[in-house]
Amino acid sequence: MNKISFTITSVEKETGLSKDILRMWERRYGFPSPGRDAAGNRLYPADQVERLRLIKRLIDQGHRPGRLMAMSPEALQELPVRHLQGATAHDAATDDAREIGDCLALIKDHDAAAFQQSLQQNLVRQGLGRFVMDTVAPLTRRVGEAWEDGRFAVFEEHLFTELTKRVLRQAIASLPTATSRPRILLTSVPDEPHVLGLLMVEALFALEGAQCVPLGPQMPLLDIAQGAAAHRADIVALSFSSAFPARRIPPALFQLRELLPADVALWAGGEGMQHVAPPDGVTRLLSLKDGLSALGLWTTGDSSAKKSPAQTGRAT
Amino acid sequence: MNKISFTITSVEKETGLSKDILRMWERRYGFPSPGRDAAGNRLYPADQVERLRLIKRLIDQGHRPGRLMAMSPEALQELPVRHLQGATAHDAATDDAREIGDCLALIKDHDAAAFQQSLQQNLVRQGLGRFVMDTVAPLTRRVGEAWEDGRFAVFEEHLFTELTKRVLRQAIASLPTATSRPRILLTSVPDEPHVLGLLMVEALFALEGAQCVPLGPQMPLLDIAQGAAAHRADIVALSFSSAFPARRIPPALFQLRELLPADVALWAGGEGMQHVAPPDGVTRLLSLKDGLSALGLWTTGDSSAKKSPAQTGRAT
DNA sequence: CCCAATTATTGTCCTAGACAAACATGAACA
DNA sequence: TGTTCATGTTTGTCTAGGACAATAATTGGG
Repeated sequence: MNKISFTITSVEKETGLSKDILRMWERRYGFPSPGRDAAGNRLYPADQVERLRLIKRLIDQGHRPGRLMAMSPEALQELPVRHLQGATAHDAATDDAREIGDCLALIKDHDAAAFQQSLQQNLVRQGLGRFVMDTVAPLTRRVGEAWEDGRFAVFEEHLFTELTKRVLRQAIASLPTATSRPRILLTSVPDEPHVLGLLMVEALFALEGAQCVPLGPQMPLLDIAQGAAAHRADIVALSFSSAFPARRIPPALFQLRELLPADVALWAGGEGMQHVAPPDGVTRLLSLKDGLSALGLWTTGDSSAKKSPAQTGRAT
Repeated sequence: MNKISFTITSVEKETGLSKDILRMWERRYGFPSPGRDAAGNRLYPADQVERLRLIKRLIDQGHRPGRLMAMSPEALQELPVRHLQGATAHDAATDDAREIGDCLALIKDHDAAAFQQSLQQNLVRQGLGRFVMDTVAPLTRRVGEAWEDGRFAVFEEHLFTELTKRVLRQAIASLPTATSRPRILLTSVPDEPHVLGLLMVEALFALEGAQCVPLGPQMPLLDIAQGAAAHRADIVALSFSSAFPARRIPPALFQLRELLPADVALWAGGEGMQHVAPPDGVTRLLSLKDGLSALGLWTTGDSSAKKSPAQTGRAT
């Protein structure tokens, strides 16, 4: 028999649960109950790591740790899927919805080539703008839900993300290079690795002729500020996925707002911004359309408009 | 005056130094010396965070923490650049070397469009294979060095990576879709976000007609194993950059080797593998060429060859 | 039946000590 | 003079349990 075991650092990486939490759960609930090596360090058997991964997912769905720890592994499996407040209100039953279901099935079958081809077809059929709004956005949402429900594994979500990124990037690259204002710096904060949202707005902004500087995800705040200065950016646009803990968003935005010069606008969008109030001086983009109208406002109203578009926190 | 300050979690994200290390340095060396909020939690002023970022870079260059902590901020700035064992032996003075220097300058000028165009030109001129070997690989190495020397900021490295990724992915997408063996799963372990190396081998492997499944970086080991099974992969290929701590590579490879079925080959390459001995059953790819010959061996020798190519650890 | 005050739960931070691995230093030797 | 080995120092990571504030659940009053 294989007695594969993980150190506490590995378990942190495999599950996304911090060392502090792992030790505290052990202390308070008696689970996990790792063995020890010669030096007294924890060694987690593989099955406990799997159980922790499941528990993590259930917690993200809204279950409470205390209950979950007391339950047997079998009982955990049978727990009903529990949705968060975010209504799963699909405007389904349209033609698009069927297409999207088909795409999901292709990922589930691990048929990378067919999936990519299907995306490409949709792109050509709909054009980049509608492709982003009507195909990529709903697909991304559905994949997120499927992951929360445990119907998608991590590697399936990664594959979907990777392939979709490729199609979007290719489409963006084929657009003419813009040289006009505004110059928009696109990135995400540390601990936010999801990047599809950024690519979607980049596509839409680029279509409108804005000059986008894609910095990739996970930029330290100090580097975002440095980058904004170096590129003489007019706008810094951030994306927060629904997986990003909501309570950490406002402090992060506030801090970045302080680090940026006052004449650089700060826009924040993505699923994670849905139920969060933006701090003063930060514009919240509730949807992709919102992003487009904010961009419209910027180009028409220019500098004066920067201080009071619809969703911006009261300017001081 | 702005008295921006960071919590210990923010500093961890901004600098890449763990909370444990930050507290231990404070205890042992008296630096950093954060203030405290009402609850007694640490609050780091912005200038200390900057100093910590500098110290982190110098440590990665081979300096020792104890010395650095005792030095004044000014003295730190003037510290000479110190290179690791990895010889900076450029086969410079060739035509290519000049081209590469030009590309670097474009990034330094933050001229994204010109950089991307320059890459694209090189791609067309050289063809994908030579483009990867003679342009992307040396460019990536030079950028890594520039970052270590502090000549490149984080946001500059990110921009370079992002733009290069786009060009490579576009090129890969234009290749015909392969359906033949081997099927190769490409990814990296948690804490290894660098992905250019993977894209380079993907391009080369795809040129040879192998079927590549790009899962993106930072896959938990359990998910790599799951993904390999689901995709019925013949080979799992990992990439380790020079930034990845060398001592953590062998245990990671060993553990993944245990998690994978014996008939799935495990290949590991990248700058980080240069000075690391691969565990039994893991093939080390010292260069991109090495990767190609390993692939050649696999396709000719097939299953029997899997157990004993040149660089593989002794099979049991 | 709904809203406010109270109580329970939970995550994060804290201090401080132990220890093993990595590194440097110097001694012994070719 | 250069090289290898042994010893001592430096450094990172783990351990333990306690404190507290923020969040969620529950109770009581209108």
